[in-house]
Amino acid sequence: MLQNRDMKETAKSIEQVVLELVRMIPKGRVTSYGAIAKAIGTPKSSRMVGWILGHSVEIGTYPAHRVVNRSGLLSGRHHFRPPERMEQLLTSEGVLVKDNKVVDFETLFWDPMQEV
DNA sequence: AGCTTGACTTTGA
DNA sequence: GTCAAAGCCAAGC
Repeated sequence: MLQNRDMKETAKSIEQVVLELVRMIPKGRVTSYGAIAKAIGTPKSSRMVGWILGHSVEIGTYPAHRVVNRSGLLSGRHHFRPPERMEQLLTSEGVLVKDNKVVDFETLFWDPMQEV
């Protein structure tokens, strides 16, 4: 049936969509796991976004440092090598990081659904 | 098959 | 505003 085929295609591309969204995040802007999860249609599995970033492909293929948690906290910095890399990358792009948190997070926040 | 863990979010106190 | 608990889905053991 066509439904089966559609579901299959949808299911297989989840991590691909996540990576694509992360890649299209503008420089100097940040977003949250929940926003990405919502954009791909699975707002409940916001954890999966982070899980995908860590286990899908190697860090460096996409700007994962632009993805932070809802509070603007760099919760995933410990998964970078070295962990300080995330903060350093953000700072290099003009995003100020203070105490592992993004300064003016709400201002720099980039919503994939709102912009696209 | 079941339990624990995790780059999270939301809700209630 | 912070803190604790519940919900959520997938991977690892």
